[in-house]
Amino acid sequence: MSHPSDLESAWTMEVASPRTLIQDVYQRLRADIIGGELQPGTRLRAEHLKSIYNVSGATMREALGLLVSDALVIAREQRGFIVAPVSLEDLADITATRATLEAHAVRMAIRQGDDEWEANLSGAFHRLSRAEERRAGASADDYWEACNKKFHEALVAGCQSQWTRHFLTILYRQSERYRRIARFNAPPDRDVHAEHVAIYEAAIARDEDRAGEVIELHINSTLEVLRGLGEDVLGSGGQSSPRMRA
Amino acid sequence: MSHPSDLESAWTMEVASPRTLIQDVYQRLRADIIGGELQPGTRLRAEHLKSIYNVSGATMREALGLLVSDALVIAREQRGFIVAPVSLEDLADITATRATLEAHAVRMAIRQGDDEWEANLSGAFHRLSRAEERRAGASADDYWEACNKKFHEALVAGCQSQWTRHFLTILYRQSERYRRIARFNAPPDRDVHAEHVAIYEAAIARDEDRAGEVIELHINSTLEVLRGLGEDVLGSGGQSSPRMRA
DNA sequence: ACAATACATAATCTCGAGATTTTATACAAT
DNA sequence: ATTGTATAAAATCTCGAGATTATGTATTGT
Repeated sequence: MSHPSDLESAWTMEVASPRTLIQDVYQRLRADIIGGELQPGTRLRAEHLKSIYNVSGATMREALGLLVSDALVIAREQRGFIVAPVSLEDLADITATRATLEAHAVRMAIRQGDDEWEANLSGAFHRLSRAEERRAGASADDYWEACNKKFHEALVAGCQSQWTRHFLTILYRQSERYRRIARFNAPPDRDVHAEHVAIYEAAIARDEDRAGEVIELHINSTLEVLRGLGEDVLGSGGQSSPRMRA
Repeated sequence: MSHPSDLESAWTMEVASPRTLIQDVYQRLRADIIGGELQPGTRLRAEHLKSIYNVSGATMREALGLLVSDALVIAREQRGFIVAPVSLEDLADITATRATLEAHAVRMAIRQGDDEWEANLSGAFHRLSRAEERRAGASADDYWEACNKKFHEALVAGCQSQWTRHFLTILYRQSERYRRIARFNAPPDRDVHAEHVAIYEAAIARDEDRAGEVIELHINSTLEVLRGLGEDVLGSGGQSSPRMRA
């Protein structure tokens, strides 16, 4: 599977390797959790992980503490860390919250976005379209996942609210994690590309209301697919929803 | 200034002292930042702070890392931590985002809230009303601040979305910090109590639309007051808005 | 056989010191 | 006087080990 070189560079730029070990371990650990290699509920013993990531125990602890903020890791006092459990209830919450927030962000972007926003969005849409016609009904691959992420980022990039974008980043990572855990190999019965086209066209036409509706439907429908598969597609990582820090 | 004993216990319950030093330092540091004792832009050197909080440097680092997730502290790679700077632009963002999210949450709570939600809300409203008639136009004190916080928490408690409540918690801390930094001593020209009454009545009457509108206006009007005072009421802690972790 | 207790093992939490990097100061040159 | 470099100082980042707490196992008693 060959990737265009321009995206290859964009990919490597995204993974700008940090200069501190803590940030490095933090990013690798985050990728491993989102990628599903570290399953929900897994105990994260610093003693064990320090030999895997080749760092000290204290460094591991700091990296794990950073992960707590993304709600990908739960810290239990005096009882170590675990990978945040998953549940259909939690996924429903993530999806609904993201749908509302992203629709709000897109409406803001349509009002506030300038020419460069449009240009960047157009590029991201084009790239995603190519990726979608290439895979042609096959299962979602990493390349499509990256393009999809960039498309959604480009959509809300015109939104001036840094806080809204911050929350959306967190929520997107969560939903991405669910998508990978559930091993979304079955090709979706709905036409995802058509939904993307509708979103893109509404955005370029500066139609706030339609864009908001369409993206809300788009995000919510991903939940329905998973819900139809049943609860058991999620690994047995405990069914309680993750708790936020007080 | 005497507090009712029932709230006194509620207050102490809220500050349940944790069993790990890191969590303890984390909470104290957070209170110091929100309380305005650590001003925006202040460099947080672990070497200096460890003697103040009586812990080791590594423990300080971990506590500081936890603060990053709340966007109260900014971590600059290899250059230590600083207290997140403030700006009118950032405050406007916080306020607008919170207004939207809390209005959404209240609408959800009105749909989903049960009897216990109503009862708890009624109690919180009663307590806040007493606090407001007692201070009678005087400046906001810590007790009123606590009651106000509890009222808003009770409002959205009926909302089933943990994620929405989580984000609201973060945003409320931020706005509380701004309120204290600006030393909101001038008595507000508007009738805050009347706004709370309107919110409460709409919630109890299960009027989604009106509750949403009213609370959005309520939150946004706090921004207008600060905006009228001008930018200089914010301490000189740098004017750039805080950056979220990538 | 089951429950409760006591012990042994393992993991977490915390610390103080060493290695790197940044920042401030002094000096020299144009 | 200003710019640039080199040195010195300070702070951050990282580590390995000790102290405290939780977990698993064996033992004892009913």
